[in-house]
Amino acid sequence: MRLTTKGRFAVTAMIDLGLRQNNGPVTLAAISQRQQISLSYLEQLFGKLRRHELVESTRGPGGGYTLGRKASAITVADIIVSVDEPIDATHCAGKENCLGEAGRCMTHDLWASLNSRMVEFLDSVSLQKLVDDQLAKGVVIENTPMVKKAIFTSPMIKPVRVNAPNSVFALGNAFSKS
Amino acid sequence: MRLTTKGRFAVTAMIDLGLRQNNGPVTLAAISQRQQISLSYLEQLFGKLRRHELVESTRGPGGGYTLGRKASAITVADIIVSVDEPIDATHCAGKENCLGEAGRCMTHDLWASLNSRMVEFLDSVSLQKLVDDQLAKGVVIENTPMVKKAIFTSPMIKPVRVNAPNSVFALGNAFSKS
DNA sequence: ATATACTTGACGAATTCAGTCAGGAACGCA
DNA sequence: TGCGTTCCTGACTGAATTCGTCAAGTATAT
Repeated sequence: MRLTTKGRFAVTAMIDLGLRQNNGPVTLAAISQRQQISLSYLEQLFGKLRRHELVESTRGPGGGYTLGRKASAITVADIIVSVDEPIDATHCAGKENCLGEAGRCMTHDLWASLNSRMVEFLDSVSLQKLVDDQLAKGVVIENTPMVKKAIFTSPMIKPVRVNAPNSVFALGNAFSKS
Repeated sequence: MRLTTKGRFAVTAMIDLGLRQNNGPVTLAAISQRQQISLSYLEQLFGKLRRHELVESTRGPGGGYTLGRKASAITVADIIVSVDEPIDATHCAGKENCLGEAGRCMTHDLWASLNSRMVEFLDSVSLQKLVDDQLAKGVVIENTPMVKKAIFTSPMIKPVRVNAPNSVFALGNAFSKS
């Protein structure tokens, strides 16, 4: 279980998707606009989510992404694992690396416990719950109109390939002090 | 709350210290040998631990480090926070950064919850417990004799400033899959 | 056809981490 | 006093990781 901004962005995007799952496929461009995440980055993220069957894609006009299964059957842990693929055999587990002269890996059990607590927690939160929380907060789901045929002729802002500003989340690596 | 190898090394070293707290000060050189952590790195770590009053130091010959208070009054969280000092105001907390058009920081509560679960857990484990676990495992506490006056004349291994081999723990960044 | 939208993979800049090094300061002992 | 031991500090570097971009596709609907 690793925790990076990738995971956070992915969860955010999935909530956005969950909020709109009734109105047909949602395009990444729309999510990009609403959540201020660079389109290119979303593409990368959703590639992984798709491979893990958490979302399904529909190509062509009117296409976009849909949840791969019911929001209640998707957990936060699912999302994070999909996106932050775990490096295998990290920290002492498999290898016999962790033996000092004072016994093997004195802290192994500790980290293992912590890890399982985290997974346990993240696995207990479903996407549906997060979506409900948002609805309870009174989020307005406007079907962001997404300029269809240009009405303005002038500087015409293309919503595609936005050179997004730097990440809104200033998150170094894992978590900061509570 | 951040989790890096620094934290892991620190906890390991503190256990080593805890196991020997009755025999007077323990030198970093000794810990370095037993736990295979480079001396330079330990110095860096213990500087922080000392500033946070988790350990006390005694200089000069016969000197070394001692626990700053009872092992039962030191928690794992204490150690980690001392060493991996939290960057202030990270992830959305203080700043109003986290507001997309769909409400502010849809995932804020989630990460905050996770974080407090982690802190809660790490705060529930005392150094004393970790020490007891080791004792239960039957760890032998030899007062590592630490070559006093050189008996061998030949290649004389100086235990100081060892160019330690790479970290024994192959830990990328935070935690791997369970 | 053509515009829309997804797909893939390589790439790069910036940050961060792990670990080192070198020089100092305090202390005990002879 | 002088010497060795031990802690103490801060600057430095090399490597890894991450975030995010770019560019060139492929599939689909109209």
